[in-house]
Amino acid sequence: MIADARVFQDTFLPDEIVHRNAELNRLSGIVQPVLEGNPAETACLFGPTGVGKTCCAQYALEQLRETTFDIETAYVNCWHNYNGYRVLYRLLEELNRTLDVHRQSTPKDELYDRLRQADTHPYVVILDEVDQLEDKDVLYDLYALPHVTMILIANDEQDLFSGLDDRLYSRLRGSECVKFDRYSDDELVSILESRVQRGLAEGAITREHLALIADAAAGDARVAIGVLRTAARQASYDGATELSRADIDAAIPEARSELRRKTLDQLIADQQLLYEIIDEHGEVAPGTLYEAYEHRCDGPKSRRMVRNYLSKMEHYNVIEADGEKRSRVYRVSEAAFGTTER
DNA sequence: ATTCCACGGGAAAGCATGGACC
DNA sequence: GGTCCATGCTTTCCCGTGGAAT
Repeated sequence: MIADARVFQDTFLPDEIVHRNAELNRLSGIVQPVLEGNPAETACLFGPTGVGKTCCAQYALEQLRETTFDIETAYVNCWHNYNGYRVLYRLLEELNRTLDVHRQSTPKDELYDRLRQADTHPYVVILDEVDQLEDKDVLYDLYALPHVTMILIANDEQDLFSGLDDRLYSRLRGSECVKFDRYSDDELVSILESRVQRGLAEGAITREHLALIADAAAGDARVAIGVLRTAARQASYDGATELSRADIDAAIPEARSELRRKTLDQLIADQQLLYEIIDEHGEVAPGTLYEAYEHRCDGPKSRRMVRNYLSKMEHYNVIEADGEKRSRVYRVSEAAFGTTER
């Protein structure tokens, strides 16, 4: 029943972008000057998860590469590369300039110098989830390189700009912003249809069932495709030739928990334990939380370190903190896993 | 109204790591 | 092998804050 499983992967880049023509044209226009050897404005893409920001950015770079050889591009996810050093390292890595750079023993300045010297071609870089970056100063450094063009991706404009110091803010304020809205159900259905066409055998799923998935996904294409993938996988295990209503009904919560698990897997053990405790309590005060953590942990970290973990988890939208100082409570964030929408 | 103190978060110091250099 | 050095992670110290206790 599955003709091509790749089209259901999160990393899959389709040949054609559906329902994002306006945004894509806008973005292509912003980076266009690069083709004439001129510096382009920094582009900022904003919008909730699963609305095609990353997809459009990568597609736009793909288009550039089709036009000319004389351009370098890179994709950096700032969730994984969360400080200036790692971002610079990744950018050099994409240029194959890290041969004699040894991790941790080469100062950041030298990485930056190398990047500055690598200016034979324009370098267009995507910095995804840029709000996860700890020290935003690296954006300022990159901004100062005339051959580097940045495409910044973040969920929320306020979130990104509020954490910046003045000099960076004044520069990025002038950048070109492209906002992405949630997909409508109809748009989601046609996105799914284009994947189904390539990924599943003819007649494996009806349009009604796709509408069901779209409805459950609440405008998030990543969730929608995840549900489709989960349902198709199950139906395929069962040896069925088409997806049943039951497959889809089961896939909706399962895809959600898969998403949750993937997010939690990215946390370190201490953070996972903290999450577990918070989840069990529903709502928990900082003192109680630490005591429970201390009790259940082999080598508990200090209170201060736990505060670092918690604020990072809050930043990741895995947990929420409500209230200030002594009246603060922590709870798990449902919004991050698409359960509170609608 | 005043004091108390749990909390968050900044700064600095300590520790571990791993390559460079001798 | 030993020493040096930069970095990331962790702890220690500290201070301002605002809700709770008095």
